[in-house]
Amino acid sequence: MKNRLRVLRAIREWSQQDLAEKLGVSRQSVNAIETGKYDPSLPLAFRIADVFELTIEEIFERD
Amino acid sequence: MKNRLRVLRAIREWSQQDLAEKLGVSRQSVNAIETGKYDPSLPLAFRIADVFELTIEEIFERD
DNA sequence: ACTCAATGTAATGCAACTTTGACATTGCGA
DNA sequence: TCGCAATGTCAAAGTTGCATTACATTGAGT
Repeated sequence: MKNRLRVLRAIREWSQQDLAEKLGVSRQSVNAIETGKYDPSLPLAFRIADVFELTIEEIFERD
Repeated sequence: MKNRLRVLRAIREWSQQDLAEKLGVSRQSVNAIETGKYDPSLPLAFRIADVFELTIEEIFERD
């Protein structure tokens, strides 16, 4: 899976730490997802979609 | 997370085994997801959306 | 040059997802 | 009634997601 997290976060000028707090996860988790180390769980993907006010499909993409 | 897997599968008259094969997972995984034992991973959620030709948001819902 | 925020990354540990194999129950058609 | 497909469920084991702690690097501002 690819994702547009880094871009979306940059547009909003949020640090990884900012986003992590909004999501209720650690900064390392945000970093790992952005750098493609692993994919978020489905519940976390929904929370990510929530904070960006987008659909999951608009953020994540099959690779 | 809640999901409409059982209904969507019933409409198409697919057995859990049929769906499992389309998804490339075990029948027990399909059953566990349907019975709410756990949520699928994000990649699996995308594959589920693919086989039903729906969006993830149309299939899964925050509970 | 120094500092500090932001980011990358590694190790360890636990929780969640998934598989395989096995067994029980239910319902329907022969 | 017998057989079989479909489903529910359990245990053991492997993989992946996430937390925590810790340390290194980079870049911007002073």
